Amino acid sequence: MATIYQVSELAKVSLATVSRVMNGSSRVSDKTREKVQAAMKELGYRPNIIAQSLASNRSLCVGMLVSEIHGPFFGQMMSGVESELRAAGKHVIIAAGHSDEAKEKEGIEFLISRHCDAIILHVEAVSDEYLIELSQGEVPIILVSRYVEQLAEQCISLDNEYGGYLATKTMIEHGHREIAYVAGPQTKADAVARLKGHKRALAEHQLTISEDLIFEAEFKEHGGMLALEHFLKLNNNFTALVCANDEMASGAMSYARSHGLHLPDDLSIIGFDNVVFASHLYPKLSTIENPVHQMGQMAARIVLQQVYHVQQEEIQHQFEPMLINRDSIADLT
Amino acid sequence: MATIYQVSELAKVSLATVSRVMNGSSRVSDKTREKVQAAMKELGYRPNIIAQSLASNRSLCVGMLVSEIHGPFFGQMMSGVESELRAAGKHVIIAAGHSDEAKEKEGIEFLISRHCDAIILHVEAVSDEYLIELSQGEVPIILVSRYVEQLAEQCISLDNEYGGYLATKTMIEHGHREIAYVAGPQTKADAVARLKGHKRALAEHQLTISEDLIFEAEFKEHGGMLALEHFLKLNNNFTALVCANDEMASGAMSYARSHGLHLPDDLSIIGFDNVVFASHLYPKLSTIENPVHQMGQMAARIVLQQVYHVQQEEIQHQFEPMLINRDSIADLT
DNA sequence: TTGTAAGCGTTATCAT
DNA sequence: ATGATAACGCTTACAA
Repeated sequence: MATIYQVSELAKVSLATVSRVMNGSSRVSDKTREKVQAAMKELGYRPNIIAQSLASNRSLCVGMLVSEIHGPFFGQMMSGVESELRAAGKHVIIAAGHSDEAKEKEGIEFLISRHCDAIILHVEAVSDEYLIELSQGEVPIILVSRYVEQLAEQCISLDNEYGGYLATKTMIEHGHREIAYVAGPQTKADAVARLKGHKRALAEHQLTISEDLIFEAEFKEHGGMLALEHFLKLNNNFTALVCANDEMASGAMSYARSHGLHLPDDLSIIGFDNVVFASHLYPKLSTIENPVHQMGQMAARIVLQQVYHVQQEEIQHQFEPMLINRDSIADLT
Repeated sequence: MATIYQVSELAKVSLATVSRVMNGSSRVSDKTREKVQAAMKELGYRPNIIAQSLASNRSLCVGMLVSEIHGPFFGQMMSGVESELRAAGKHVIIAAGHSDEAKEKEGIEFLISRHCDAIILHVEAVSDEYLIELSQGEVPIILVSRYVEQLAEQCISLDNEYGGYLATKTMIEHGHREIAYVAGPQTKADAVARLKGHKRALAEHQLTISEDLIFEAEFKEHGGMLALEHFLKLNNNFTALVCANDEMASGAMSYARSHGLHLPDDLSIIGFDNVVFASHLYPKLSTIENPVHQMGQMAARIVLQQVYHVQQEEIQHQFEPMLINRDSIADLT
């Protein structure tokens, strides 16, 4: 592999000059630039990124920590980050945090030890205080799908409250009045906000908020099954079920079917996130789109802007959920 | 950040000695080792991985190219690679190839330019010749889910022929005799092998192989729909449909239902891959497990063994598919 | 067993 | 505009 030194010899200039034409920073006369470029081409010169990193103290790489590397949600996010960053010549190192505080911290440490120029984080277990302290450190962090007030400029989040509102409002507009709600763990900010939106939609339409029609469960298939079992036992005459995510919705659908309910005629269901399998379900699940891919892209752009000083057009910190209407809601009007 | 130099000062030894205790390679007396370790702890010393890379000409990182970063299939694979490698202190750089020859090559170039110590590849568009040539180069490559004879030691693959055989044999054992088969694009080796297995199962059970019961389509939902439409038009009395992957199976299920077929009573369906959403479908899809996660892990182990010389127990190059029996096959016996 | 010193391939600060 | 030259933080012969 040719080095900068060999290029400088062939072009009969100094190392410094070659470095200059590479970075395009300082001014170099057109003649010398051409000489150098010719020499580079002739030698098939490719800069050694590691040497660059050592000398410049920038690794040209950004770390990304997600809860799980598999899973539709994170896939979309990583995909958004990677495409944007690679187009800019940076590379991304991935690590998993497994929604566990110790593992998340360990993952972050790992990424820092790799000298990432920035770290994009999707963390669930770690506290706001930890993140604030982390942000004081050397390496810039960007938070995806999480809002920490003191770190607003570093956050990209979804308006979960509006999403929850939208889901329930959709049911109401389809003529539903008795609406059961499967909430996610109220320890998670997203879950809390979505539930809040649900209640706002109810209130806005003068519907009473009954605690008997709210059930808290894990963001998993099983959670949806438990919830529907619970509601069915209470024997409320609900016609619609709003689920705080698609997995729960899928679980509820299985459970409903195995208990003789015809979907969507006997029960309308809506999910949240619009993960890939939502459209594979039967009936195809109506849901609230969570634009994770775009949020990943935006995280990458913020890094480009803030860390690499590449001007970006329209940085957006908050994203709006959107209704995806498929076949799981019966129209009662 | 403390450097090796400061550690050496504090411990009153030379740089070289500090380096030695870090790498644990050459012999160092217990006393000095302890002195050095104490100094490292006191200074909170963390080696600079970039400097290590430059000096040792190893980056301690491995590249991974997948077709798409999202998608259940690749998620599982990356997840397997990451967990195994991080446990060994290496990090992984991801890149997407988008099943396009130019983009795959570009991705590989990118990874090479990043000085990866090895590259794990899931490529679809690039030719065997290209891969063979690539393998002559500086950086070792591992191929996942692809078999190239000349590169056998670098390949990890699934016995797709057996998988196809297993799928059809399962249908036969459930009493089906008229079995339609939706094949993947016969330009892809996996698709060819799976179809071959299907035919073998038929032959072994003295069933005739009718070309009217074979349809080639894209590995997508839509492909499954087209296939079923085709078969239905021909009006064969088939009772079972074997699909070369789960997405096709999902499409076929949608189509079947929208044409009044009751599943699985009117039509039994089996898929291939066992992606996440297979268990979310209705009826839950019986399918052939494709152990991508394990294959990813194994790829990582091969790298650990061949590149980093960390002894691994049982390296396995070929994986066996397995039947996952759920609810989409009716028993005719 | 330990130390000395020459790289590794750049960037960046000075001069010129 | 260009050139010397000192970092950057570590590994690794080679010596001692």
